[in-house]
Amino acid sequence: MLPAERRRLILDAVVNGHSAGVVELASRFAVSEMTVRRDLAQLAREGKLTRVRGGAMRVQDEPPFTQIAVERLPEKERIGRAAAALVADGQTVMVDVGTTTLQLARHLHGRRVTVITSNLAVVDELLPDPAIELVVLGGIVRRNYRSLVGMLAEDALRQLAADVAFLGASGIREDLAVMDSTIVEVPIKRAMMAAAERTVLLVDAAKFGMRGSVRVCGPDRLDAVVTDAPAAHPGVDALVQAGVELVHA
Amino acid sequence: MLPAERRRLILDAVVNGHSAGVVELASRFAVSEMTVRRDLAQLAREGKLTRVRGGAMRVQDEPPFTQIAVERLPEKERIGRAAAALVADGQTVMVDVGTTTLQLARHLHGRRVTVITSNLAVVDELLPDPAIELVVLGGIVRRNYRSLVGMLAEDALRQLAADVAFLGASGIREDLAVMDSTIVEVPIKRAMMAAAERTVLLVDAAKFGMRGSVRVCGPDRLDAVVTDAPAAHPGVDALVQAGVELVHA
DNA sequence: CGGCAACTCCGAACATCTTCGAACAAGCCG
DNA sequence: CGGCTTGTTCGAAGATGTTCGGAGTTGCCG
Repeated sequence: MLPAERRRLILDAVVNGHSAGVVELASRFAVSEMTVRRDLAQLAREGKLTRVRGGAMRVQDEPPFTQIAVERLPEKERIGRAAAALVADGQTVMVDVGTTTLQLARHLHGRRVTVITSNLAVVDELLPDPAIELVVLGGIVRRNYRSLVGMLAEDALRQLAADVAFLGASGIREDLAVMDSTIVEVPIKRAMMAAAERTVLLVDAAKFGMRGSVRVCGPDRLDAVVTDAPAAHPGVDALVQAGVELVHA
Repeated sequence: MLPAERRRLILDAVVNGHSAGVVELASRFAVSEMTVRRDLAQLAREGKLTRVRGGAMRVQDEPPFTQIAVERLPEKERIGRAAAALVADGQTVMVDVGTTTLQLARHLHGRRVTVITSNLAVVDELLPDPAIELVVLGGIVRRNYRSLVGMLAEDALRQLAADVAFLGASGIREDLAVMDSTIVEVPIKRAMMAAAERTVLLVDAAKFGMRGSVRVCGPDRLDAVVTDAPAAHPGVDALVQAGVELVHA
């Protein structure tokens, strides 16, 4: 059996059966557990299933509404702080959807800046802060991500300009393309890049090697990257080679 | 069974109220009580349930943002309820800024409707509700009123349509003109009226005789008024004479 | 009502088993 | 041969069960 065919059957088994164990799959397809793990890792990278210990589960569309549990919060907090340091008083910044960018917003408290965002968590965070001019893009509410998407948001961005756009991402592909997992968010990200003088990407070290299903842009569209990954990291080094300014958090 | 799958089932059981005891769950999934405790602890850390002695409970979202000082809240609550009764399932409604209109939003919970609003308190209220399609107008945030105003909101309204617009007001002048106190909100109200099939005004009895500084529109632009003022009230009677439908809360 | 004992429940700590992924070696095929 | 896939090994990390001291709850008695 061809590897690609086996991977497709594994994906079917996981999706239809609700879950499947590594041992069970290895036995079913008569391959080693290591091979199943590699298949599952690849399918997980492609966002087609969710890897869990012992096997895999179908990708779940229910990120808990209360985003209380943020993964890798310490790293994201440091990245947010470093990104906030790039903003000068009086500037206008665009803040993308995501938990990393939310950390950026938390570090803008008390700063005299204008924030443009479709991130409802950022709105809640900065609403009490009288120093900050807050502009909300319109759009349809996506509950799972607390974001606004759609035509209204894109139209609004066409009428706005900013000094810098801070974007998040699902992952950085090996060819340094910025990837996202949700297709409706991509036009917003692209519109933000077009409306801002500079584009700064916020990614924690785990994002290198991860990937989403949609390509947002190539590294040439980025002006800077804020990350906690060491400069020696091959992905980071490649970005620097591509001319992207590196800010270490 | 995979650990992740078990945790998922435990969460379902707790949320649906089938069972919540540690001993019972341990027996159901054939694991030790310690393992159930660890699962519950993890789910509690993630904010998905509330740990209690002997088991777990579904997380109850407290009403955090009860507007600390809403004047005439009982009247507004009744007006909101009566206004919500005017909405049919599947309809699209626009909800204006204000505390009375917020009460309307509270009575839309669980209804299968589309809500278009620039009222951030309404967004917070309806965000957790999966039945409701929520559309946010863009704009600049006005902190004092938790609202969005400006060009972006007006542009967005020009691209939208609704079955009914629910408006608030600062007062009803003696000549029955609808008055507002903040000039930046008036273009939004007018745009909502233009974009909706019907316009319904929500005013408590105290609004008759009060006035704002800006005239929004005359009574001819109103299709209905929801109020707690008695029909014998001279202002209400005059509205009826002017051809406005009266809904008594 | 206050105090006390019995019971239950909790979570830390430890030992054991399972699972994971990196690294290397072997096999396959153009 | 060189690239790709697969299998094996192995140390690290995760998951589970058991034990045990301590905290919370209940109920009884004075």
